[in-house]
Amino acid sequence: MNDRKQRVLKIAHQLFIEKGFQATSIQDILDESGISKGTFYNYFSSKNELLVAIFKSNYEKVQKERDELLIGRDRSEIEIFIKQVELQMISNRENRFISLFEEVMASNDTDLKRLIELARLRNIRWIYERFIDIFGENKKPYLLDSANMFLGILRENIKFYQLANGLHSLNISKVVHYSVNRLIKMVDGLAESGEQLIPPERLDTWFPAKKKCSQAYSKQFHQTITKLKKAIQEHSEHSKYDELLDFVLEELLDSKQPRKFLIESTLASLKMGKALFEKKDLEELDKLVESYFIQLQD
Amino acid sequence: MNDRKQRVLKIAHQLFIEKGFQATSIQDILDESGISKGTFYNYFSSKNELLVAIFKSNYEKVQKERDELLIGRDRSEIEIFIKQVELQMISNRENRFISLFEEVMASNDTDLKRLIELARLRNIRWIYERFIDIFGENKKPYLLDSANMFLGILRENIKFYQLANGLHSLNISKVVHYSVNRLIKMVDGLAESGEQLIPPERLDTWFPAKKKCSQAYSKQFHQTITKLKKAIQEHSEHSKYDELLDFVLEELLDSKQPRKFLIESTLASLKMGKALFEKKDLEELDKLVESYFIQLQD
DNA sequence: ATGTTTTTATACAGGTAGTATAATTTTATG
DNA sequence: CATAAAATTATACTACCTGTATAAAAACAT
Repeated sequence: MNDRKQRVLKIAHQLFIEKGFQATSIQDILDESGISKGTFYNYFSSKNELLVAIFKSNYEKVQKERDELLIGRDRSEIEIFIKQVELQMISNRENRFISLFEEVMASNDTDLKRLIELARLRNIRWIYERFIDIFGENKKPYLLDSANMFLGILRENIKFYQLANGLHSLNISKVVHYSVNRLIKMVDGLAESGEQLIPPERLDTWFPAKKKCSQAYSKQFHQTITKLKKAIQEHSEHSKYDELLDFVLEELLDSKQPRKFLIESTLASLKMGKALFEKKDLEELDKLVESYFIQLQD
Repeated sequence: MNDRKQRVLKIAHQLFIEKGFQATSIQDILDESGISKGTFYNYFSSKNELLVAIFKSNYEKVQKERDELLIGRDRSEIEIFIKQVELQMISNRENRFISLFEEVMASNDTDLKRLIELARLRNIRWIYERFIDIFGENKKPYLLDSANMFLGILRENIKFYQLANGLHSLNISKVVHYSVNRLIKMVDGLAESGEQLIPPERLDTWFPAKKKCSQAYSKQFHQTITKLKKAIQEHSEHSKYDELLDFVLEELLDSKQPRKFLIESTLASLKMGKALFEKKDLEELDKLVESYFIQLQD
């Protein structure tokens, strides 16, 4: 993305944060960024598209930061999960994403609404999978409901806390800890009573690309790649390899048809730095990728 | 309110339900109801004012129905609370209030936003007070937090259930029961750990009219009036007396400066039907009103 | 230096909420 | 019934919005 375009994006985001999405007119953006209307519509096909661009650029950034917190840590440690949630909440607050989301959901742009809805679902799915890490496979039937209710509890607590103590005194860490403590009790209670509202299998209908067998692979990929990342995290060129590893993970798990040759070429690049990695980890990744593609053909 | 005006209100509400608030233009309302623009702005000073009128007329109706469910019942029975919540959820769904609320909160009308926020707070307060009935005074410190989180859980569960099973298959009763079961465990857990996010005293700063001592009275008024209502609920003229009793309750508890003489005159009217009531109940109400006004002067 | 792309300024179309006003109809009242 | 008052209508208008169209100017690339 063009530097100029990026600048417009940033200025528009700032205006949205200050005045809200609807209340910011395109003219405001033109005045503030000093471009003409023609240029604006050359960059973005509509005001909504601009908002999508803002969402996407931040979403990816936060998701990456959040996943990096897991490097070299035990996935079942709840404190890491708490840190990850805090990170997202802080980002939401800084970017005023929650109010912007709400504005969009109240609007009439179907595409935009679907995008937000999808992001919400992906977030629930991510929390659900983290809950499996934390609470164990045997609690699985209750963890999708728990993920959903956890988000509800967290959201209302943040809102209420802000209302009670003023907008700027929000102690995110306190609220997140409190909410997680409610969650833990809730999972216990659900396992006791066996009640279920929405079976986790429903996720498959929303994310058909993420098939059942893929979920097992997903965990193994994460583990292996985390091991590799950990091995090089102190190395001066680690960010280069991080990039390659992130790409492999994303292409494997998030695209409907992972491009096999592309992944193999990336793996080859990784082997350039094989002095840095444990040999067995690289081999493990190789084997995983191979069997993953075989499994995909069925 | 004028019949014609009422008709416009209804048609507009229907359009809002079908198309949403923003997507319904004033022209749509004019076309559908066959009035002219001049008349519209004679009735409502703006589109937002129209929405406020719609909210208010329904809000009062539902609140009344909800309180009537308590007549002749034990306030601590949780099944009554569940019925009350179901009633509100059904009304919200029929009137599409939740999406309309969200649209308003996303808009820039400060007054309208404050109105919705106040309604939300009043709802939380009502739930909090019902929780005191149900869980007992000793759980009080945790019940405001619980009320807030309960609303969050309920809301997310309803949304998620609709998403998973289709919009029209929503089994409200099932979702409410499920959510209430979560709540019960949560209150237990909170009492065990002693954690608190927002102390219930904070309610006093939001509703200064509702002083501490008033809260004790509130309960007593409710109890006595419920007893009176119960005594006449089979009588042919019960609705007339219901009206008088409702008025007394509202004037006492919801207005900042209850009109003493007006209440006394209403009590006198009630005594016209003293054959129907238990004498001691009427006397109890008299005494309560008297001491309430004395207390108000301090 | 020339051709291509980007940017600008400006006018325009079609939509919105709300105002203003004169003419007409309905309603209330003597 | 007649007349005054109030409510309603049709219509034109302001001011704003998003998004399109276009010709001229500027920036860039080969």
